[in-house]
Amino acid sequence: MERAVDTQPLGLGRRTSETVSENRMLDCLSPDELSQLMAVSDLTSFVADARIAVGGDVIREIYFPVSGYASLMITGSEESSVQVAFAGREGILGWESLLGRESFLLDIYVPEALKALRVDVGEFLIRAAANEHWRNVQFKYVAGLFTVVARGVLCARFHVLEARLARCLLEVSDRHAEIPILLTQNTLAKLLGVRRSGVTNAATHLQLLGLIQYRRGEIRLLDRKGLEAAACECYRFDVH
Amino acid sequence: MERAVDTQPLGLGRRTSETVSENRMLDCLSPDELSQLMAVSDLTSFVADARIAVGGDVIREIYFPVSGYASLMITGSEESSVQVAFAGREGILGWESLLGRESFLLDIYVPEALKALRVDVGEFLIRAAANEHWRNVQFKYVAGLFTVVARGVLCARFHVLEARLARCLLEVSDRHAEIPILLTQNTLAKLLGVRRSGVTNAATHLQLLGLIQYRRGEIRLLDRKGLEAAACECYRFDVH
DNA sequence: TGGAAACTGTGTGCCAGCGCACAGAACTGT
DNA sequence: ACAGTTCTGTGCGCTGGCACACAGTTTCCA
Repeated sequence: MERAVDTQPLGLGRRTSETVSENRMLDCLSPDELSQLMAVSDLTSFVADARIAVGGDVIREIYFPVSGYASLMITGSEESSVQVAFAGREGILGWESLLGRESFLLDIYVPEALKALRVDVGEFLIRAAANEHWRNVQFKYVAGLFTVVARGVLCARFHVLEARLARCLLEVSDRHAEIPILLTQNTLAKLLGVRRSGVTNAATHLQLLGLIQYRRGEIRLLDRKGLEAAACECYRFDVH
Repeated sequence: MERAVDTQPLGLGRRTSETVSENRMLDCLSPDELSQLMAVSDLTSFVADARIAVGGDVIREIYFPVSGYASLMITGSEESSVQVAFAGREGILGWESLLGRESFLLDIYVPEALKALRVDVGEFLIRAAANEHWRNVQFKYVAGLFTVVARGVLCARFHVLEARLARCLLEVSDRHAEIPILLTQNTLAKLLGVRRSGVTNAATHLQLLGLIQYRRGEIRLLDRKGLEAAACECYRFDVH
C-alpha cells in the first residue's frame, strides 16, 4: 500500500540513441521531443501491492509505464472492487487529463513491481497540446481502453471464472517480460473480483490441463495456445 | 430492426429563440453556432426496437438525441449482449469520432421511440474543431460515459438483478418525459443481459413492494424514492 | 531452529440466476 | 368474433460462485 520507493532523476544522459523508450506513447515522439520530455521526467518505481491512485484523486502526475503493468480498477461500497483493464507499456496513466478531467476516474493498483516515467501533468498537457499527432495517438489509446472496459461488462456478466483467469494471465504475460509471473491467488482474486478459493479451483484446473504451472505465487505459462483457447474471446480485444 | 422512418428536413425556421434545443450538447452552442449547425442537420425518428449501428460500423452521421434515449450495448459471440450505458438528451451518438475513430465502438439500440438531430460527421468535426469550449464539453461527456461503463463492470459482477432493474428503470425515467415507460420484460432482459423470466421475478417483486406498477409493456414508477433505495448505488454515478 | 506469517487446498451448505418448458392472459388484425 | 401473436407467470432441475471454516504447506525472520 505504500507509495513509490526508489525515485531517481533520469536525465538525457541515460537515454542513448539506440535505447528507445520502452513505452509506446513515448515511441511516438521525435527524438527531440522525447529528449525534452525526458528532461522534465524521472523514473519511478512502485513495489508490488502499491496503490498509485484511487478514483477521484487529483491528477498531479502522468505515468508512462516502462516495465511491468498497472491494474485499473473500480471500487464500490462494501469493499467490492474489480479490475476493468490493464495498463502496461502500451499505455499511460492519467489519460483522463486529456479529456479535461482534473481527477482520476479509476483506481490504479500495482499487482507486481512497476517502473514508470513520471511527468508533471502540466508539462504533459503542454506537450500534448503542441503535438497533434501525439495527441491523436493518445486519443486512440483512450478509445481502445474504452472498448476493453465495455467488453469487461460483458465478460463479467457472461464468462466463467476459469476463462476470465486464463485471459487475465495472458494479458499479464503480454505486458511482462519476466518469468515467472509473481501473483498470489489472493491478488488474482482481487483483480477478478471473486473469492480466493475460486481462483484456487480455476487455477488447479488450468494446471491439470497442463496450461500453467504454479507454486506459491509463481505462475508460468506452459501452453500459450492452449491457454488462449481456454480464455474467453475477450482476450482478443485487449490492447497490448 | 428497421432504420429510420419519417425523416424530415429541419431548417432554422423551426427553431425560434425561445425553444432552445432539447439536447444538452447543443445547448452549449451560441445561438449563431446552433443556427449554423441546424442548417446542415435534420430531425430523424427511430421506432422502438430499431438498431442505429453496431460496433465496427463506419460513423457517417452523428446523432444528438432530443427526445427518448438510445441504449449503448456490447455484443459478444453466441448472441450474448448487454447494455453498458444509456444515451439520452445529455449525450451524443458518434462521440468516438472525437477520439479519431472512424467506426462505432458500441452497438446503438433503440428500446423506445427516439428522435434525434442528425449531422454529417464531417460537418460535426469541423464545428468541434473550431470550438474549443464545445469540444471540451464533449470530452467531459466521454469521460462521464467512461465512468458509467466502468461502473457497469462492477455492477454486472456484484449487484443482484432486482437492484439493477430498479436502476435501469430510473435511468430510463430520467431520460423519458412520457409516462408510462413502454418496455416489455423481454426488452428489459435484453438490456440487462439476463433471461426474461428473471425480469418477471424482479419486476413482480418491485411491484409487490409498491415501487412500480406495470401491465403488458407499460411501466409506471409509483415511488421514486423507494425505487432509488432499491436500486444499486450505481444509479448515483449515472450522467443525466 | 523454531515460530509466525503467508499461501494454498478442501469441504459444506447456500443462493442467484440459468435453461427449458408450458400455460394463461391480453392484444391485434381481418 | 376468432385466430394468431405477443406478453407474462410459473415450475423444476442445475450450476457457478458465495460465505465460512479449517487444515496443510512453504517461506521468512528472529
